[in-house]
Amino acid sequence: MKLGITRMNIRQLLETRVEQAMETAGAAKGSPAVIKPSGRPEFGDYQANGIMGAAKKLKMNPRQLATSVLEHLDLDGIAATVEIAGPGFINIHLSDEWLSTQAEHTLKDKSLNIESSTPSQTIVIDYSGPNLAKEMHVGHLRSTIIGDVVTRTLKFLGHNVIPQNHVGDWGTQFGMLLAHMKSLMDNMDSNDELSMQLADLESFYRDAKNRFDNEEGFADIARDYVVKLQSGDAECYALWQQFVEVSLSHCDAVYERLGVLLTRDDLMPESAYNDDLPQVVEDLKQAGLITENDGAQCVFLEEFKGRDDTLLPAIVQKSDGGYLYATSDLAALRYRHNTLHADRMLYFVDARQSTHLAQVYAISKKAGFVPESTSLEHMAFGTMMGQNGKPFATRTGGTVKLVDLLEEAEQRAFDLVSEKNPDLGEAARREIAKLVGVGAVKYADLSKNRTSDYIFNWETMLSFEGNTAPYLQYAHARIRSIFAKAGDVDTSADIAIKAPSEHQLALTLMRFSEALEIVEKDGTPNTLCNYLFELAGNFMTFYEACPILKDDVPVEDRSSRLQLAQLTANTLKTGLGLLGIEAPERM
RNA sequence: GCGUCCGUAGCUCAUCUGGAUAGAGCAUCGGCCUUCUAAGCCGAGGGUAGCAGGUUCGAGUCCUGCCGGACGCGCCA
Repeated sequence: MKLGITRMNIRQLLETRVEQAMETAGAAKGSPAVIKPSGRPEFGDYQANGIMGAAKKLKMNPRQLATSVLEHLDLDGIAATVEIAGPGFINIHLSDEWLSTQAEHTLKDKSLNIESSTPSQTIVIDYSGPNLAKEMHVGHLRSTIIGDVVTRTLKFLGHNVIPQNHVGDWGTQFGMLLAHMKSLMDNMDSNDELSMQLADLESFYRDAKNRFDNEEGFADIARDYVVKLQSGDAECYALWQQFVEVSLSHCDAVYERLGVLLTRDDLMPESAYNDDLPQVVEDLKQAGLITENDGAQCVFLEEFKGRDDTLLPAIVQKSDGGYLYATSDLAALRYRHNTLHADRMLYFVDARQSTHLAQVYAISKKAGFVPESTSLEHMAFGTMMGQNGKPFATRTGGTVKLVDLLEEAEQRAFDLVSEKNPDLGEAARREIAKLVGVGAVKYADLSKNRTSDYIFNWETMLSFEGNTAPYLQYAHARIRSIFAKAGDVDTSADIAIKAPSEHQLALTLMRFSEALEIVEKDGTPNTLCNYLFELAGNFMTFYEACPILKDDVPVEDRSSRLQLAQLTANTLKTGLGLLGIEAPERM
């Protein structure tokens, strides 16, 4: 490590230094410094909040301890001033020179001075997982894109990430679909007609369901198909395969359009675990966890209570011998440990399944399918609601197809870019509209992390103003246009921070790794969104206050500001990339 | 009934896990384009953080009790 350069993030650096000083000053070993970005500008760039807590343990006056800590705190060359404030806060103002040096170094580093996480872990990420019986709708957006962002971010930080798309391709509802499919085929001349019917999976499902509910004898046929499918009947299996293939190609199209990384290589459908299910039940029996109840094989755990304080079962085998999703989830957990060797497993799954997942996690540990050291994390999110606060549906009671939402977003973006930038050719405007439209939709969802339910708002989703993806894309495009006009740029020029808005911008640029750290730990893309919005805002403010290419700007200011602009563009582009959002050169 | 999650500006949401005077965006109002992209910038108004207690130097954040909402609770996934 070169003198004055650190690959750690600033918060970690200050934490280390302040904790050393605290210990020297007599604080208990391991007392946290609690370094945070300062709440207000007059409190500096970072504040240490840990002195009060440490002083309390020592039964000491916090300001007195703070004074002693300051005597031992070595931030020479890093901080311009360090002061004690309030009941015992330590406020740290970073020096312009040090920030300049850090920024220069970061600009030369391809990975933006982001250090790979150590140790590098193998992390399985379970996300998207649509039910292949139906078409993907807006409700599938969260899992798919949040999982995608976390996948990208963990890879960027050097982890071995294994996405697992646990699609629902098995279960009783396929009996109904296959029965409907078979009867259509029998009454058709060509396969083309069937393809047309399957082109709209949503209505295909509705028709099948309608027959299941209303048509005499159809339900029996459907149940018969389930049995045939599970017993490996060849004709039925071929039918099933055909259906699954059509449904998967629908998914592929949506993934492609959304710009998420998932491919068929990441598929690990429910059906893949079929052969292991009897063994799962057998192993649970061996572990002494199984209780038979009304003919069903159940696992009862003390920590799960149901009605009337009775224990809540996790049923792993039905009385008719069939298996359930708890069984295949257990098989998947085991596979992810035994074969994929996961250190961490992250499940981006609807909050409604939290009890189910908690049961499955607990069982897998009790049965020894997964060791205690493996971290099993349910990254839950709330249900999408309509304007009326009830679960989301269109006026007709159906769901909004993801494809329709994206289509509308692109059209609106096209209209806007045509209005703002009429000189661009149509092809360029179409391309920009695609990036802006899909970006807006994704960002609208990614920027919220409520574990609570959230309200679907068409207008908010399609907004291009304020805290939106287009704002970030716009900031990037503005910077790119500066460079398009700047001519030759000295990429090794010094950065010399002078103005407050330059200081603020550089500081925010250096905080990129802090934002990524949180995404890594908590799986919350909104923290990265918040960071990028702040960064873009800081740039806009800087750009208004500090002209770059104007005639009266001294050459050293011009080249210094160009470096800051370049680093901002790099960070925005990289950050947006981690969000799965592209940053066009022009818009 | 039991359990989980939630309640913050008119609306949609932040608040980095207990820190100082709770912040943004939309909407409203007022400024800023003959000069680097106005999808922007600067400013104003708008709050008893559901209610009531408690814990402590300090609570939107932790604990308890109410009120309100969503979800889950034996053979669907």
